[in-house]
Amino acid sequence: MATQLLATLEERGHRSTSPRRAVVNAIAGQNKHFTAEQLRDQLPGVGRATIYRSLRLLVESGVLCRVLLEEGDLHYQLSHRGHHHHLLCVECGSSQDLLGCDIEDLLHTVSSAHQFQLSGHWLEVYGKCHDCMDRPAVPV
Amino acid sequence: MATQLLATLEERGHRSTSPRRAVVNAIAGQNKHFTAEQLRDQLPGVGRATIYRSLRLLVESGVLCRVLLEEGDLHYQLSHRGHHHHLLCVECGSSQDLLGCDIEDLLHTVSSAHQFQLSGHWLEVYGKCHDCMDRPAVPV
DNA sequence: TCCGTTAAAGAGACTTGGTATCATTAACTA
DNA sequence: TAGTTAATGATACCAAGTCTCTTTAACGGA
Repeated sequence: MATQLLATLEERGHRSTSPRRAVVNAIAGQNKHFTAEQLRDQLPGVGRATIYRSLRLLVESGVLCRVLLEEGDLHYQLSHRGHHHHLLCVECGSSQDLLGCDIEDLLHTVSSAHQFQLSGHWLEVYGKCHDCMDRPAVPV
Repeated sequence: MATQLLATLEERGHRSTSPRRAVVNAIAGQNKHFTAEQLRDQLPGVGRATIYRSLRLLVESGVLCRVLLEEGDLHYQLSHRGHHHHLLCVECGSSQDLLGCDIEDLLHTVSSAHQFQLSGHWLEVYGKCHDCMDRPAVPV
């Protein structure tokens, strides 16, 4: 996984440096969405600017995407390339990708009814994943 | 409009103070989504904290809602109460509300296919409004 | 219509999340 | 293996928003 990410960066002409490898490894080991600050805690040896720069690079390369939490916070997570959406579990923070975005058609219909020329959309879906449905709510 | 907003606040037990009236008036005069800072520029006489407090109050009261721009910035705008989405014009910044959220059904189907128990979603739609379709793109 | 209670305001320090600058370091390539 | 240049890290800066605390003023009751 980490190797794949690095390869993507190299394809785009970016050097494989050791701080960058550290960031990419940390990201590859992440099983849910995360923030830049969480990454910073895991990588005390890597400069703050480097972490933000790497994140931006990975987002631009399409291997990392931003997810919007219900409260409006932006997190990051590994991404399928191309257009997709997330099923975000509000209990455990895990997320599943929703490939094949079927809502396009619906949106086109609705938009033209409003004389609106559709160019893009952002959708996040919140709920409980299979594992958390079976489990009683975690006490806070 | 402004009077309605104030009435809503009073119903909820909040006092009608003059800074608050100023904020509410400024919001009522807004024809597109806006940021807290834009409001601040319009209301140099009102303290920063007061503006943020008023915005929060109005969001909690459901008369103001947050909209997410394509780049990830959060803006505010007057809201129909209840669940709805926005058609946001990327040219002029205007927005239309999309009442009757037909995507619910679709999301339910997709979610259960993923063994996911839906609890909410966030959708923003971007494009060009009717007026901007007729107009050539505004040079930046 | 005045008074007391208490919500709200304002000033400004602080926090969070991120960017810009710039001298130094280390990847790559000729 | 040396030179070029991208990348790093330290740090200053910035933007958006919250917290604290003292002062002000709404407004309900006498």
